[in-house]
Amino acid sequence: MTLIESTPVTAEAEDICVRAPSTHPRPDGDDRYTISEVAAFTGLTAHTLRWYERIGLMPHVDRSHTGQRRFTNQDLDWLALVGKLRLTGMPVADMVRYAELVREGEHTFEERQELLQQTRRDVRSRITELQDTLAVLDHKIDFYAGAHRASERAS
Amino acid sequence: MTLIESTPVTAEAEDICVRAPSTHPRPDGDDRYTISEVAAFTGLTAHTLRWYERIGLMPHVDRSHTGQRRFTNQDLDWLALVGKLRLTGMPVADMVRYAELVREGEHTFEERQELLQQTRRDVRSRITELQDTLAVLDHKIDFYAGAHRASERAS
DNA sequence: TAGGACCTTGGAGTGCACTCCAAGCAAGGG
DNA sequence: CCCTTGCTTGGAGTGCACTCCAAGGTCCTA
Repeated sequence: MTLIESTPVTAEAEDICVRAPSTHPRPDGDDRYTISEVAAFTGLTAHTLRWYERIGLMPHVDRSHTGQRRFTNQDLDWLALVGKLRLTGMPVADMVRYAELVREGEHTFEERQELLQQTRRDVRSRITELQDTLAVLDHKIDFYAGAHRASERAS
Repeated sequence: MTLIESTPVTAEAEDICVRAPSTHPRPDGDDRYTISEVAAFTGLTAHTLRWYERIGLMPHVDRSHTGQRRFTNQDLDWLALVGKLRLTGMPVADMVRYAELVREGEHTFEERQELLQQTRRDVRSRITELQDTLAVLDHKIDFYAGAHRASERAS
């Protein structure tokens, strides 16, 4: 299977996942996780996973014949991406917006790219802010270290 | 006035301020700012400034003869530090703890230093997280860019 | 000395992101 | 069959960090 003439399968997967070195708890094919398994893998609570689904932050999650959620590896990948976006401080509403764009299909590629580029700019300036703050912290820590040495000399 | 035998004045100032290149709106001596001036300088609202004082995040703020707040350059410096700490995501309760230590005097230098060192560690790992996230964002942005080029070739 | 902008307080309200609850259904072991 | 554990739902509750309100006092300029 080559990827020369078009990229439909790759695109579908890429829509959703982070394309990490595929380190899933179970191989594709018998990837049907219960909510508590996913909670254990992701560090989110079952409450939060249900809430994510309710607000539209998850693609529709598969159900067992009795109505219980069965998450897939793709769901795990999506949650990994959501986790990354959450780390950036992106509001949940914006993540929902991104999820909507994914659901709407490939014609939203451009808007998705723009959203991620904006996020990227936000993350970069956040990093700069934190580095500035680090300098202030270092300065004050040095001051306390100096004061400590001075009081030792005095005694 | 030399600083050889001890460091009381410097220490007092350093307790509070960020020791920036002293770029205050007014020179020391006639630094008596109203709450709305401070709001304008810091970007905080007057509400927030009053709230900071109520919860103990400000050293006692001076008052005019009629009871209105008059902030000093030192207050501005303290607010600059608080602003930096806030950027790190430090909870307000922890900042209040730090403010208490400052009020308690020099015998808390060590605990203050530890608190800042912990914060520093937090900031460093936060920066690392954000850099990882940046890599993920770049990867996905590249994907969308590639898809865009592919669709142009196809048309 | 009048008017408008600004200040004061305690307490209540807001928005976000969860977090939990009650009541009930379902699956597996002894 | 019972018991425990886990899952379901809508809706209510929590904690944080503000944010605003009402009612009244103050400051400045004309």
